[in-house]
Amino acid sequence: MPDAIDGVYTRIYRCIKCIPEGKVATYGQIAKLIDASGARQVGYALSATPAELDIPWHRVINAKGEISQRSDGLADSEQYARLLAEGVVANKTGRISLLQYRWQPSPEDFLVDEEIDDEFWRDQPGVG
DNA sequence: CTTTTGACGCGTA
DNA sequence: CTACGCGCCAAAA
Repeated sequence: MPDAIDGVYTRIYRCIKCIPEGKVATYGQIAKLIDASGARQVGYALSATPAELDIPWHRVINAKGEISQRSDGLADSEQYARLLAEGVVANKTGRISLLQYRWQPSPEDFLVDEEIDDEFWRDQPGVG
């Protein structure tokens, strides 16, 4: 249990909080949005997600449109159940269509190479 | 200080 | 479609 939530993980958590209901994002997408070191770091952050933070972790899937399996094996059904409740449905192949459900955070106003300023976060719901 | 541990992405064959 | 390799790094022990 981490008693302090600081550093890169905080940015990851903030970014995931911005994912709207009914949309999903990939690990690599989150990583690029916040200029993290890579998609892995996003996964590592999610593995250490504190329960007290209300983070929609279920909206983060891998680049294949599938739900990544956790070490304890708990959340694969849990995650998909949460997505179903938001209207995110997998196709025949058991994968989620990224073309249909991928979250696109105003690509015109958002520059990946620059730091995320407060303006970006101010426009997003659920971010304090 | 060092070592271990991971919810990944992408190119290539 | 599968398999493999490499890149990448924070946090906890």
